Amino acid sequence: MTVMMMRPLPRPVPLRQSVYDALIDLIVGGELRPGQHMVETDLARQLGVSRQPIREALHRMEAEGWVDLRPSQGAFVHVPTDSEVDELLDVRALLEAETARLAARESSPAQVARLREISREGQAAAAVADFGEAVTVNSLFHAEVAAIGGNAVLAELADIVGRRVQWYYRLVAPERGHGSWAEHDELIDAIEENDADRAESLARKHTERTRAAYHRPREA
Amino acid sequence: MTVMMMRPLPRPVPLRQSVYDALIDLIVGGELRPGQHMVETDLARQLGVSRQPIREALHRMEAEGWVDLRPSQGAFVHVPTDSEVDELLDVRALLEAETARLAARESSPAQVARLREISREGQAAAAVADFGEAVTVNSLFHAEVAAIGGNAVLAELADIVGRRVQWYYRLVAPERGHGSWAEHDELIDAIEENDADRAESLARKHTERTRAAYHRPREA
DNA sequence: GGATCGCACTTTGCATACAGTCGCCGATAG
DNA sequence: CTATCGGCGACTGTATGCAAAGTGCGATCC
Repeated sequence: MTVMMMRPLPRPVPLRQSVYDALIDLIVGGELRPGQHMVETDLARQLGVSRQPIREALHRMEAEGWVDLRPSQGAFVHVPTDSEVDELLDVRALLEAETARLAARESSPAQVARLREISREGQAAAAVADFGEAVTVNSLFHAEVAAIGGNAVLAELADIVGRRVQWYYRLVAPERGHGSWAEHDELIDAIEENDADRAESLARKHTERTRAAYHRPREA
Repeated sequence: MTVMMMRPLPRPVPLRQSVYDALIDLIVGGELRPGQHMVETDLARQLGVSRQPIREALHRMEAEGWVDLRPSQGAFVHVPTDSEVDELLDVRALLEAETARLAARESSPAQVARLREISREGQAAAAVADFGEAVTVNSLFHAEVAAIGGNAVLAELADIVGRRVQWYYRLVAPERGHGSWAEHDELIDAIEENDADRAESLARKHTERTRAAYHRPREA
């Protein structure tokens, strides 16, 4: 066989992975509410699998902060406290700022073009009020910025934290798709001009704006 | 029953937790080398449990970057690449810097006293070349600094990242207990004086020193 | 002799079974 | 009527069983 460029074959996705994705969707989508008891048997029946993959997904979800596992009591959807939300937002500000900074230092024109394309898709989704799609594209945007930065460890952490922020945000503002694409475009500009300081500053402002939006309803 | 202050009872520790701890020790201690195939049945037999708790521990370890789980092939001890080590060190610098900064802003005299006590223990352990104890105390020190900062989310992330750094470091310098307690004392001084900027700077320098130590042997 | 195919063994992935624990609810005594 | 105790039901924690996927080795053909 001659040596040639091939992409690795798509291997069969383990059930636990599908279960993990499904459960996250249920939580982010609001079907599973904070504090709710997640009974393994019920989940298994509803998803049409055995308890085993359910348990494996739950354990991973615990490590990432989605559920709390009380010994011999099972899994409960994590209940975010106000202070925890603030702490998480601080962490996200930190990670996103560094992410943006690195992206600004490393960006190539092709990568910037890709960001602009994603931004267009996001604006399109927001225009037709397709909130689910908007969230997906938003995650994609941040993932792409992180990828440009070139630090995979940082990118993974930012992704995990970002998704939890996304969830907490939707808990208090279910209707909004979290699409502040004007801010994203500013960030792209800074990245294009390799202005690391401005990119970092914009990323911080972006998270602070999320914080303000989060606290607004409760202060009313 | 009258209402009074009680700490929650220590519930029975699930086997998976003990297995998790044991496996981490095996990896950090070097008994399990990077790339090595971890066969569930073997581990189960050696630890005297069934495969189930083993699997659950392995899944959590994958989420935290200790092992790679290849579908239908099993768990392999993660093989850190040079670039990944650098990335991880960047992340640690980021997290520890913020941790130190927060601690400097929040510190009380009692907390500072606790830090000094830990530092003394660490120096004592280093003096008698008790490397295992030194590593434990070192983790305790960083955990305490993080706790003073008051951001639990950040503290947990810093802990996970810190332990992986610890592991990578020992891979190239098995003999050293990683005890640069003079630097720690400087950091304590900065925290005591509530000098956030200096605390942050010292934390960064500390990580950079780890990086230098990591790269030294291979450059020789 | 070298490459290829096929088979057997190993190991995982998922399902099921069993036992221990916890919490709830009703019964009972004060 | 309230508080406590005991039993019952439900759920988790752990173990085992079974089928499928993968890997490596040896036989076979060129």
